[in-house]
Amino acid sequence: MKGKPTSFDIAYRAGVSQATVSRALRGSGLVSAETRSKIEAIARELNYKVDKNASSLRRQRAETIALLLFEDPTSDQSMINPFFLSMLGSITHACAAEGYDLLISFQQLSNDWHADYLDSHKADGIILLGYGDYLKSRTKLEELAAHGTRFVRWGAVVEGQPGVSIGCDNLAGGRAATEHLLQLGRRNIAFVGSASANCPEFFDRYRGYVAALEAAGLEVWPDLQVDATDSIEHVGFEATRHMIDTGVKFDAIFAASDLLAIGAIRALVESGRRVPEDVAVVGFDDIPIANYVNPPLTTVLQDTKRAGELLVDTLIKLVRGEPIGNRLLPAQLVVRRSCGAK
Amino acid sequence: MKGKPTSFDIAYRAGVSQATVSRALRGSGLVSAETRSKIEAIARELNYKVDKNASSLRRQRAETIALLLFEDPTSDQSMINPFFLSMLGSITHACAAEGYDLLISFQQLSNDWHADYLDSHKADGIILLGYGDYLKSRTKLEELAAHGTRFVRWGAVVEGQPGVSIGCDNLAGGRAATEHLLQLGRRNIAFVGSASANCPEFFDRYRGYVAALEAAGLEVWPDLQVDATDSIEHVGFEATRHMIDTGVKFDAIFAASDLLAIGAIRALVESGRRVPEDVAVVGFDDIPIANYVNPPLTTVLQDTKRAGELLVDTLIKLVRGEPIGNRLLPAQLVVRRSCGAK
DNA sequence: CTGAAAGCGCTTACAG
DNA sequence: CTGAAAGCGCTTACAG
Repeated sequence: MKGKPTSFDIAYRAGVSQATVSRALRGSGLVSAETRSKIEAIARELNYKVDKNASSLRRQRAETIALLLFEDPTSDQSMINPFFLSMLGSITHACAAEGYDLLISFQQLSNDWHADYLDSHKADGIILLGYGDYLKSRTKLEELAAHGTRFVRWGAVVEGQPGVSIGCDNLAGGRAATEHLLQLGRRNIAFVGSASANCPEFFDRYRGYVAALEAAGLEVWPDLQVDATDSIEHVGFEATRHMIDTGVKFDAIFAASDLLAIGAIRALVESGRRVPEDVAVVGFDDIPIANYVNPPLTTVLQDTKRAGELLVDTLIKLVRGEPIGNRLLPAQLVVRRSCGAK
Repeated sequence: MKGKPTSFDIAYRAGVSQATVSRALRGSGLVSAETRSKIEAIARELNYKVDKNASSLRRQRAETIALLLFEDPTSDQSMINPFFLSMLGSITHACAAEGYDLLISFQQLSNDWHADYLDSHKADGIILLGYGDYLKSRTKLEELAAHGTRFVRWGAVVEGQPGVSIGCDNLAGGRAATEHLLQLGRRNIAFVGSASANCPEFFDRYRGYVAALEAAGLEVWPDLQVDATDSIEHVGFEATRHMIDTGVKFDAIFAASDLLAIGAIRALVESGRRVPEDVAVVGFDDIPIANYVNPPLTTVLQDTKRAGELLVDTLIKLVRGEPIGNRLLPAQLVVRRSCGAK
């Protein structure tokens, strides 16, 4: 026997038909215990593994999930948002736990490799990560849904969206972050991040911010909201510089992401303000870096482990045709030193 | 036509045989330009994609690479070493550029899923990441090599190792880091990291450290080397605490990784020493966090982008049967503030 | 519980 | 340059 053994080799040695080998190895009930264990022993001995291509071709399912990470072509591709990276870790674990293989790829919105993964039967379903800008992605998502593609995306959970979405409770998270600042006595709280429906996740965080201010009887000043659509440190830096330059008065910043918050802190420090004494800062995401910056960043934790599990679980249900809908994960405030709490 | 179109559907519409469709779509020269463009147009129109399973089964190659990340089962699995994460990013890009799909999975050394990927024809070759402890992994690597498995690993490049390895010039990097500290006037430089052949990467960095000291005419004190085999912050913290507790005199630390260095800094600060005034610190890797800690960490950059490309390129050559050997990437000192250089 | 047979959707040597 | 045919290695309905 040259090359990799096939089910025929096992069958020959076991003195049974190839069909029986296939049944035994797939765990079919239609095989006697004796035959099964003989076959299993021989398979182990010969180091036999079922050919995935043949099996997938015949069964018309790949037992594989594709994870597509969308990256902004304009930004430096070497720096992937750490938040997605940790999501990737948990998705990988969750897939393994479910017995699915995981294919990963970076994509640009402009390409249409999405369908490629399913049309070519490489994967049974797709997980979409990094679709921040809803305006740009909406058409794509609608195409996918119309095309019958099975996919789940991580992002804002909004009514009437195409496909199934899983996201974190950005509204509650934004509210908790803002309330924390209010409790610490801050009154002029700025929001660094987009406040438009184009970026639904940021927008929900903004709405949480507004809700907290209003509940405290404070006014929402337009000057205290600075646009920042991309979660990149540099953008947070520029946005904060802009506020400083225009002379807006503020004693706290709620940034829509940790990377934005880190840029904000740098801008503050460079302009001679102390964090948290002069300006308190809260971020969002709780990326690993948040715990190491100076001062350690108070932020809102998105549970990436749970998120990965939910994403995989939902997609598998979708693939199996089980009914499943959007899901929302709780957001949790993590208090560190950038706000000056105790 | 119900379901996904096949090459027969295309053939029917184009009025040619299915074989011709296959040739045209694979870019064979044995098709007239006219026929080819007609077929391509129809394929595009029907959204046809070659079935990867059928194609791989027939061609006996998956055009897929498996990336296996080894993680320590004892450590918290949620925190993957950021260095490997950025490697993962560059490997993903490199695979896409070469037209290969990328399968990823975390593995524990104890399992034998390695061969699984090849025996089941899921992938044509394997990239191994995270094999720090050579003692534990050696047997496995030898099995793989004996089994004819095509694989490349990232790690120390040592003569007589099974398989092909790609790594960074740890010796030169360790030397550069130590020389930098010497130039800044430090004389009692500690090494935090393993100095044993079990961890060949750390060992090479240690040898670079020794070489620099000896070139400067300094003695190598055993007290100034503290074992730390895992690249985890906590381990660096404990190792440094140990040195402080035992009263060893030192004015600089060269840590074998950034995570160790970060733990070292925390231990120093907690014991009331200033970094860099009292103790200068250099790390190794240049993970993203390095630039954000306080003070920003001077470290040795491993070019993960280049590394990913090389890993993929080498593996593909291996799969194609082209001759290829180990390769070494340069290490580059990145000066930040943790050493006090202007 | 087992076997013979069909077929998943391609690729490619062979013949023309 | 094109077609008919074999075959990659499985899974599963069908018959017993």
